[in-house]
Amino acid sequence: MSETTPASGAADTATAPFRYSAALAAEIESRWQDIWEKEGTFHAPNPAGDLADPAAADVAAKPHSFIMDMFPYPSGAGLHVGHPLGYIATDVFARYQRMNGYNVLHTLGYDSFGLPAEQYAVQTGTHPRVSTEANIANMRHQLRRLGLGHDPRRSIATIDPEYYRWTQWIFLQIFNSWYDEQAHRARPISELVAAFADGTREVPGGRDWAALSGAEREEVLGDYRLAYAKEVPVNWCPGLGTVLSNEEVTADGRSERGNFPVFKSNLRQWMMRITAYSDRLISDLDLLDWPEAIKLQQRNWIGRSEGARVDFAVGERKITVFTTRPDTLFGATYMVLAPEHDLVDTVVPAAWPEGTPEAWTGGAATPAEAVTAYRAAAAAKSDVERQVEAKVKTGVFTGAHAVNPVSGEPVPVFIADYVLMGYGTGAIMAVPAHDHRDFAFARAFELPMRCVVEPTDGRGEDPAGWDDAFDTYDSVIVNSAHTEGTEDGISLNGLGVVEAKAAVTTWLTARGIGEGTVNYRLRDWLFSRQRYWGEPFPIVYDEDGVMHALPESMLPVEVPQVDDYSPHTYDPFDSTSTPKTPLSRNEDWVNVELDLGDGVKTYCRETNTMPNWAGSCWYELRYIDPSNREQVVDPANEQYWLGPTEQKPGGGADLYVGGAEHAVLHLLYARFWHKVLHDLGHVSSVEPFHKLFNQGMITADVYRDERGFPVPAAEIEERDGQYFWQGEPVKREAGKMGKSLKNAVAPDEIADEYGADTLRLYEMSMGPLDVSRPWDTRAVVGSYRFLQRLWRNIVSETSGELVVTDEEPDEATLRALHKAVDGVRADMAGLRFNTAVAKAIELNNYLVKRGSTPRSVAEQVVLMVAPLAPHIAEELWRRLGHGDSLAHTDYPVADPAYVVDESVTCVVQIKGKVKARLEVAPSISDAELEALALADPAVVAAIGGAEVRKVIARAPKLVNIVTG
RNA sequence: GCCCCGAUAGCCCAAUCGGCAGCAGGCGAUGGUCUCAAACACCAUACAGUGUGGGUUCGAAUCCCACUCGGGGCACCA
Repeated sequence: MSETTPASGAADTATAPFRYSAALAAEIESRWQDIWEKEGTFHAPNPAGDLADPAAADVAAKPHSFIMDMFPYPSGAGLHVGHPLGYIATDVFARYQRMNGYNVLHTLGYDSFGLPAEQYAVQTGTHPRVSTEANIANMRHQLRRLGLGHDPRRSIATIDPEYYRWTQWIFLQIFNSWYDEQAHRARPISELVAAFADGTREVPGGRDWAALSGAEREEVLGDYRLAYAKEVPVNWCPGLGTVLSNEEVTADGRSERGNFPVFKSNLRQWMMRITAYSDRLISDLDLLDWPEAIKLQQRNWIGRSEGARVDFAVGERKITVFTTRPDTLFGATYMVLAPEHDLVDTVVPAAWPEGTPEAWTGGAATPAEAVTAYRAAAAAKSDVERQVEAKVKTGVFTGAHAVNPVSGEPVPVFIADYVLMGYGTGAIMAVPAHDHRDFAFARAFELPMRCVVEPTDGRGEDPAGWDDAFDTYDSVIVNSAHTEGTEDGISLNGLGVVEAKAAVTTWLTARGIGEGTVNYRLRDWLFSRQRYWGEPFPIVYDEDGVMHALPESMLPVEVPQVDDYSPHTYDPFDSTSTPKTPLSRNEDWVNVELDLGDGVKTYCRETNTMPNWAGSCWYELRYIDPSNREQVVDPANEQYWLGPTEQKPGGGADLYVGGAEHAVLHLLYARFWHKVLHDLGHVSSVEPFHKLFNQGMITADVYRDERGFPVPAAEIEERDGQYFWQGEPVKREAGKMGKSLKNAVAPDEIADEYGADTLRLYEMSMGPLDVSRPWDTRAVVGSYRFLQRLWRNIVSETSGELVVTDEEPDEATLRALHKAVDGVRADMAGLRFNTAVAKAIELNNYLVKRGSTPRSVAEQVVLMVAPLAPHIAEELWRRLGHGDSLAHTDYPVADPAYVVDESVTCVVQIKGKVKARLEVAPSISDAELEALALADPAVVAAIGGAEVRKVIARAPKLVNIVTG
């Protein structure tokens, strides 16, 4: 073997020809990967369908474990060592579960529609399918080297027509349903149509269903469907040439991908009525074993707030506001409408009321002019400008006054852009004394304030002298009474905030001018994109423009060939541009002759495509039944793998590992789809993912030259704590690993130098799985040395013969073994692989020191490390004389008798300082221990005749004596 | 501005319920064995008192309060 690597050592072949070298590791690893593949070692049988295994015993009776990684996007750049961290972790856990008798479903598919392939296609002319499939092949190859125990039969890709036919099918399910608020679930739209037709449900507007045209009916149903097309204000991103969902836009009004400006634009787009599920998406979080931080992010994103709707009369009309603080209604001294609010035009009078302050008019001669000018100015502002100017409140008086419903006092009505049209009713009652934003506005426009919540910080009840609003919940209401004692009178004075809210809400409800209500921050999900490389919608339009869903039999609607894949992008700042879809360029595809029941007619296809979240919204279901042509998933298989159990009341995959960056987007969308499918009876589970685990990132040092540009990290020289690149000093900092920072390390490099088992072990031992940690290539050798020592304890480096002995292990060795097994089991179950590795190393080091390894111990050690370093374990297992793969062999079980020590060291403290140590039995009682400690000569000497005030005994480890 | 998470040797990290801070583990450093020499491998040694300041307790890395630094989320959501 002439090929050597630095780690294997040039002379190894001479001095230690059978050492565990990189070359030997490579040979073992590729051999076992072939065996696993050939024997289908990781095939998980289903209870039913074509992945059922007739030879397997009753599968449904076997405990199952469905382990998932977040769907990867196969990048053209290839993997770096940060990518497989989670895949290795799930593989270790999956192998551990398999050795505990579970039927383990673990596979990996590819989320492969999306922007990068399209951009690459535009640059190179390569069809996205070609480049995407090449990337998938490359990633599969890279991952195969790591020895991941995936079931290859279940590895799907979202771009496969056989996959996306079901994505389109699910879209049709959602399109053909509505949300029944009474039943709290989705129902088929046909049931709504039937209710409209037979009169059990009134058609909105009181019309007769039978008399409506097809287009009119479709318009009515559009307000109910869970997927609907509508002209809505959307996030239009000219730089990307597409619209974006709210979740894809950053706080400063830019696209998450590409960082282009985003503009509000009214466009006809596809939406998903995710808001119908707001409450269930919040409450069902309680069923899940997820990190609290992620649950919190989802709750915040949905943003449920309880409050009240209150009507304010303006002449003959009324303005409805939403408030979370109806208790402060007496403090409402003015109102604000969003500039785009419909009622603005109708309330504006012809002239300014007498005595209108100059500052309120914006310098305009009439209210109508002022409103028009302010609206124009507000509309011209980008979100970024709005953000920056958020501190300075702007607005203009409409000339109208409304009546405060509790006090009867007139309050001026303003428009201002600090009130958002998209939240609540687009109108607020302003309570400047108790809201920071209203306070700032009131100060700018010299509006009156009234204190109605008693300040608890000694500032007094006159807001004139305040620096800011007082907004606590923890106080009582004051100055809030009107015509008390009369029939219509009300007083909130002296009530706590919570009681006052209830009291005023009851009062408003009784008079029909308000009611308790709940508002959400969450908006409906914008579901269409103007892209080429995505799932086409299974929707066509007839010559009257009426929408028709394609029947199931016409699926999949395949992505057509076009001359040019590029989206029509614009100057990123051109807010007046409008989207053009790539699919519309192929007229042969757009115009089709179909028979949808009324004979063959000409239709034209929907040319938007679905966002790339679509494919990842339901892939867990397809992993279960990847080749089912009849159903999205066989209920028997879904029930088995995902169905609710006592441990997971909502059902879902047993473990889902991935990055925290998907906290709201993917996880919220996937939960929503799953719930719709549940409501329609297609799945038994309520939630897709029961246990979620966020793995940390692998970071790496970034080196920057004088100009601040990253230089290749691999070429850095270190001298005396300084870093140099090509002789020039450079600065070091921590950063994300990746191509752009020139610090990526490929898993292949590490596997070449040490073997995949070493890489797996190192990644698992770097630290807890959920925290980010820096990559250190130099440290990898530690894991390699461990595997060498493990090998050497079992196989002779000089002869290649087994060196295990046939002796019976002594008690100390058994204790070391069983303690390690006990600890490693607990760590594996808790996904604490770093400490599991440490315990395995500790045991192995013990065996090195011992000088020889009894065969029975060697076997247990091999099984113990098998999930972490499966190739070397399989090889040693075979050399130890076993014919079969150890993948399904029972994991070692600790004997409790050997887990506890025969004696433990008890420390005796005097006032917290250690003064003596005692060897005692683990079962010793507190009293015995106390007596023993007080009798110890060293302790007696240390007390030195001082008074013993107190003795704390914590058997068997500690006694603390407090002297006076 | 608000919310969440974190801080232990030169570095990555351990430390069940508050109970001896490290023979959990690893990297690196130093010395040694092996070698003609080196690399590999092996053996041995040293290095912190837990970000800062207070508090609770017989006892605090662990609980509480304030602050500093780092990471993440939200941000005119009424």
